[in-house]
Amino acid sequence: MSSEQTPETGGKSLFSLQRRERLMEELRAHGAITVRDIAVKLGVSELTIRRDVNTLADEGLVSRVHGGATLPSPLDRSVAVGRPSAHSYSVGMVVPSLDYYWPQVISGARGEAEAQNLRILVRGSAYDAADNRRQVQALLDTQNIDGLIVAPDMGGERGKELLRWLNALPIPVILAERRAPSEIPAHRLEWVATDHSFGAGMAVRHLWQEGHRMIGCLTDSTSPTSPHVVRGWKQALAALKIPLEKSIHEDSAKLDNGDRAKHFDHVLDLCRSTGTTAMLVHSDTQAVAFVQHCVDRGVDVPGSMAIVGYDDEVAYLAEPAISAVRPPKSYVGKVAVQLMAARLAEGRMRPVHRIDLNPELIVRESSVGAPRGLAGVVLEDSL
Amino acid sequence: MSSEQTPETGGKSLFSLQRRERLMEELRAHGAITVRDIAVKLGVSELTIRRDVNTLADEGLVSRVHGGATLPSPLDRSVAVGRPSAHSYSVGMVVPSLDYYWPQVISGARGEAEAQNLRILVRGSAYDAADNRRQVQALLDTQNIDGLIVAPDMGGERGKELLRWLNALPIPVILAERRAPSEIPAHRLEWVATDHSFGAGMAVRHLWQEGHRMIGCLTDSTSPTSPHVVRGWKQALAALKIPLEKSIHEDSAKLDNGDRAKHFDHVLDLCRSTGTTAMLVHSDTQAVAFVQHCVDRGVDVPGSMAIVGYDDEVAYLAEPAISAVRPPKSYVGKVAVQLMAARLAEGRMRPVHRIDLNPELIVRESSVGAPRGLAGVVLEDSL
DNA sequence: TCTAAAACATTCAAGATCGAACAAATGAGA
DNA sequence: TCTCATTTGTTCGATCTTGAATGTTTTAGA
Repeated sequence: MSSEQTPETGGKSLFSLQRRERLMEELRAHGAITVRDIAVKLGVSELTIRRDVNTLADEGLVSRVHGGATLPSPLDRSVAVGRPSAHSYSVGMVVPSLDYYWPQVISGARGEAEAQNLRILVRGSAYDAADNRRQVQALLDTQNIDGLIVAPDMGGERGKELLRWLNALPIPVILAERRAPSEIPAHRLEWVATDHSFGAGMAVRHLWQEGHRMIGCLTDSTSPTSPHVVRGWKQALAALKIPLEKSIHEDSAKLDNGDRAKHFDHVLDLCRSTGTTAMLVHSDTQAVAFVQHCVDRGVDVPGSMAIVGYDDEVAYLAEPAISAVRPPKSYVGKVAVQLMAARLAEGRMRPVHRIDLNPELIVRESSVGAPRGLAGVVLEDSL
Repeated sequence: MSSEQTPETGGKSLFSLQRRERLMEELRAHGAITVRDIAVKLGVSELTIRRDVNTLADEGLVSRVHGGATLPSPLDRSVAVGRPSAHSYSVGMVVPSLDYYWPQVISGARGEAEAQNLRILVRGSAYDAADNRRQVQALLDTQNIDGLIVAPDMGGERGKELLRWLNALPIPVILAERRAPSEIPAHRLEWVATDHSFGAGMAVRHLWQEGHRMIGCLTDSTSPTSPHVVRGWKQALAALKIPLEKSIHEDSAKLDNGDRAKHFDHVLDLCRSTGTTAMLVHSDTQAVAFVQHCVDRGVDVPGSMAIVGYDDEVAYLAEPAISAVRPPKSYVGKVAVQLMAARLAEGRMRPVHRIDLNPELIVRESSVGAPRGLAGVVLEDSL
C-alpha cells in the first residue's frame, strides 16, 4: 500500500499544541500509545513525539514509559508523590432562600467545608432562573470561584436554558436538591438531592401500617418539592392497591386565612365522604394549621384523622405534636461539599456522581393508633 | 475460545507500567497471584513478571511469596515498618462473578479499603438469588462481618425476598450495581450503581451528532444490565424523535458461532432495509464480533456502519478500534467502600445514600465520520 | 531426612528505545 | 526582506527492556 506512509494530517503540519492535543486524544482512546505509532500517524519524527511526551509528563498529564506513554498511573512515582494538594479552594453557593429550608443546608455545607479546608461564599437568590443566573454570574465575575453549588429554578424553557448554561461552565457545578431532567444532556452536572418521593412513600406506608386504608394528600403547589411528594404518594397508593381516583388530593397553595379555613372544611367533608382517615400534608407549617383546624372542629387527631407532615421545621410545636418526614437538610449541604472537594481534588477522571439521600420519618403523636373513622363526627358541634 | 495459551491482550504488548497495573488489579481482585498465571495471561515470560513483582515489592505495594505475590501482608517483614494495621472493621463482599466485570470493582474496593483501613472479604457467587443468600450467610456465620457489600440477583419473587432479607440484616448492607425497586420498601439499603441508561443515551446522542439518523441496538438479554441499556436507548430515540417502531432491536444472546453469523447477516439486512447506519452493541465482546463480521462482509466500519460498544473490556483490540461506553467499575467498588466506611463511622444518624455513577464514552475509530449509508454495499462480493 | 520438581537469581545478548549535539526548517516581528 | 527565536530532524552511542541459558534455592511429598 502506497498510502501507508501518508500521515493523516494530509500534509499540513500541526502546531505542537495541536499535536499534543491529538496525542492526548489517542491516549484517551487507547489507554496507551507508542512513540512510533504516533510518529507515523502524525507524520513527524519520533524524537518530536518523545519531546511532546516529556512535556506532557512534566505537567502530569501522562505517565512516561519506555517506548511510549500511558494515562497517568498511580504506580508512576513522579505523579504519585507530589500531590497532597494543600491548595485551598473557594466554592460559590447560590440558594433560593435564606429564611426557609436552606439555612440548615448551608450550615451543613459550612461544617464540611471547614473539615475539607474550603471556603464557601453564599448568595441568596429568588425562585427564578434569571435571578439565579445573575447571582452565579456575579460570583464568577467578582470572586475567584473554583466550583459552584447551586439550587436553580428549573421551571419552563428558561430553567432548561439555565441548566445548559451551568453544564457548560468551566468550573465544576453541583446541584443541591435539584436533578437535571434526563432529556437535557447535562452530562457534567452532579447533584445531591433528597428523595422526597421516597419520603412521601414512607409516610403513606407508615399510615397504612397504623391501619389506615384511605390516605389523602394536601399539597402546596408553589413548592418545587411538591411534585416529588405527590409522585411518591401516588406510587405508594399503587403499591398498596389503594384506589387513586377515590383518594383525596387537594392543593391549598394560594389561599389566605379565611379561604384556607373554608378549604380545610371542604377537605374534611371529602374525607368523610371517601372514608379517608389519614392525610399527608406537605409543608409542616400547613400541617400545623390543619391539625389546629381539626382540633377546632372537634375532629380528634390522631383518632379520627391521622396526620403526617412533610418537612419538619415546626411540626413538633403543634398540639398534638405532628409526625413528620424530615429531609436530611444539613447532609445535603455536607454531601454537596464532599462531592465538590473530591471533584476538585481528582479532576476529570472521577466519574459524575448523582446522589439521592433518603429522608427520615419522625413519628410523633399525630399519626399513631388505629383509626376510629370520621363517620360519627359531626362538624360544628361534636357530641 | 481457540486456545488457552492466547494472552488476553490480543497480541498487543503492554508497557511495563500497564503490566504492573494489571498485576495489581489481578492482585486486588483475587488477593494473590502466581507468576505463571500472570505470565500466561499477559503473554510474557515468567522472568518479566518476576521482575515486575520485585519492583512492586520494593515499593511496598505487594508481598513476595514463593511462586507469586500477595497483597501487602503485615507478616511481611519488609513492609512491617510503619503500619498501624489494626483493621477496625471487616466488610464482606459477595459478587456474582470473579472473571468478568467484577474484578475491577473488587480492585477499586480493595484500594479504597486500604485507605480506609478496612478489611475486605470477597466471595464469588452465581447469578442466582439462592446462592447469593448462601454466600452471605456463610460470611455472617464464619467471619466476623461488620458490613456487607453485595450484588444480588434480583429476578423474580426470590430476588425480592432476598432483598427483604438483606434489608433486615443487623449490619449495614450496600448494593453494588443494583438498585432495590421502589415497590419494595427496603428503606435501609444503600447502593452505588452505574447509570447504564445514561450511558446508552450518551452513545446514541454521540452517533446522532456524527450524522446518523437511524440507530439500532443489539443486546444480550442474559445480562442484568441489558434492560437498562435498552431503556436508555429508547429514551434517547424518543428525545431525538427517531421512530422507535422502525428502529432495529435484536438480541443474539444464546446463539453459537454459526447461528450468530446468520443472525448478524440478518441484522445487516435489516439495517439496509430500514436505513440504519449505526448500532449500539451491548457487551463489547459482541461488538468486536459484529465489527469483524462487518469487515468480513465488506461493510466499511465506520463508513457504512458505525458501531459503539457497551462496556469496555476488549473494545480497543478490534480493528478498527471500537468506541465504547465504559462503566466506572473501579469507582463502583471504591464508592461502595467509602459509603460503608462512613456508615460504620457515623451510624444510624447518617441518612441513606443512593448513588448513581455515570459511565464515560470512549470515542475510538468505529463511530467517527459522517455515514455513507449501506445502500450500495452488496453482501458477499463488494465492488 | 532425602529427593525431585518447581521457582528463583544471575548473567548475557539482542533488539528497541532514548537523548545529546548539532543541523535544518519554520514562523514572528522588525 | 532579513533576523532571531523556536521548533523539528538526523545521527549515533548510551540506556532500557526482555528473554534464554544456567546454576542455586525453596517447596512438597515420600
